[in-house]
Amino acid sequence: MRVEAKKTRSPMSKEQRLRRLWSTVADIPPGCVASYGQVAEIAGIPRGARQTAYALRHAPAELNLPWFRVITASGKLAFEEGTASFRKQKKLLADDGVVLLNGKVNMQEYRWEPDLDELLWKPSDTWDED
DNA sequence: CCATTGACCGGCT
DNA sequence: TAGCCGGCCAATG
Repeated sequence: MRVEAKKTRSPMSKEQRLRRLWSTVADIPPGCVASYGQVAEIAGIPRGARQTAYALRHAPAELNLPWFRVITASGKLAFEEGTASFRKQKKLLADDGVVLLNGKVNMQEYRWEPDLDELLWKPSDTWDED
């Protein structure tokens, strides 16, 4: 039968999506950065860049996520330059050894490229569950 | 249910 | 290289 190449809107619950996005962000190693779209993709949510943004905006502070390692695909910070958030993120990245040149991070150099081991490691307690 | 919003993205001037 | 622009998609009003 014809298989209808329909765009599958995420079948998972909102809570589940948030947990997977948060978990993925938590896995970004120091000294690296990942784009919103990349985080979503790894979390299993294709074309979900904006969901990553939503997830970060609503992340509980106690998770202590390395939110500052998530930047736009072009290498710029998502916050408008000059804002407090922008400055905070820039500093945290600097502490990580990641610097901005001409307002952007060199993605070629700092982009996180997780290998399979890294992705499969997953403590499994940060992944779903209820 | 329709419209707007947003810590986005990629192709095309 | 830098913008502009349409597309994207869950959340909100």
